[in-house]
Amino acid sequence: MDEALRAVADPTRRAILVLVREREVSAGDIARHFPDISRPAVSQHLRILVAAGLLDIRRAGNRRFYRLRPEGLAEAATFLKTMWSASLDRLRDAAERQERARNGEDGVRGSR
Amino acid sequence: MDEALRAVADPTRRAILVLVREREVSAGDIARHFPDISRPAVSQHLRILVAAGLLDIRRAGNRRFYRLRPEGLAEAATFLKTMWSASLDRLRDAAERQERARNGEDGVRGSR
DNA sequence: TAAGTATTTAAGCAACATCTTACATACTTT
DNA sequence: AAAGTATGTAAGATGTTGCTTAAATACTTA
Repeated sequence: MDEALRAVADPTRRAILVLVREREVSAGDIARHFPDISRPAVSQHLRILVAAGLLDIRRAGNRRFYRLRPEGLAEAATFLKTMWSASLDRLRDAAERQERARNGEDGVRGSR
Repeated sequence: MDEALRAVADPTRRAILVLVREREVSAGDIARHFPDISRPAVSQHLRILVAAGLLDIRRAGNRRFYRLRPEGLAEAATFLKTMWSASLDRLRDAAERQERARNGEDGVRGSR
């Protein structure tokens, strides 16, 4: 999961993921979507995404087709979602607690 | 979202998030959980997490209490979950397609 | 108000990430 | 087999990150 989250931290790599999430796309076609960076740079991003388990490769003749690999995303997505819901739970608790506090306390909880 | 995902890419910062996901924790208590790195290092991580919108601060006298901020996680979690489900959809489609392909094609699709 | 406690900010450095150019590999077509 | 096309690997320059120590800020207590 560590690798997956590090991989997803880069905006270029996220754009690549979006590009291949519906259908497989060849390395060249991917690179064409990023005119500002060289083909080798894209190739390196692809390597990192594959190593992180986020992409699958299919080699067909000359070309290599990349596509999203759901298993790779699962762990990372679950981590964030878990944190997110735990945080929401805590928020709800805090709201209740605050309501109770309105009666017995004055202003300790204010930020100022 | 860019900032949130970059923030979450670091393992120390993820550990901090886990630490404060249920209840608020003071900077000192957080730092105590990471004996291997200095207090200023932890403070810097906290700054990054706050800047990314992932943490809230409550200042109380001398101390500062940090806690998870669900809104900050929402975007990032949604991004990953969206990608993940899109990828699963594609997988299902591919399975169907492959079944159809068993009839009319020979072995182009194998990786070897 | 002086000393103590909790925490952050500043400055500098070492490690790592990302980009580029040049070269290598591997298939395809003539 | 030679030339062409698609892609990856290597090496090095540059920018960014994350750490450390030293100093500053902010609040508390004697």
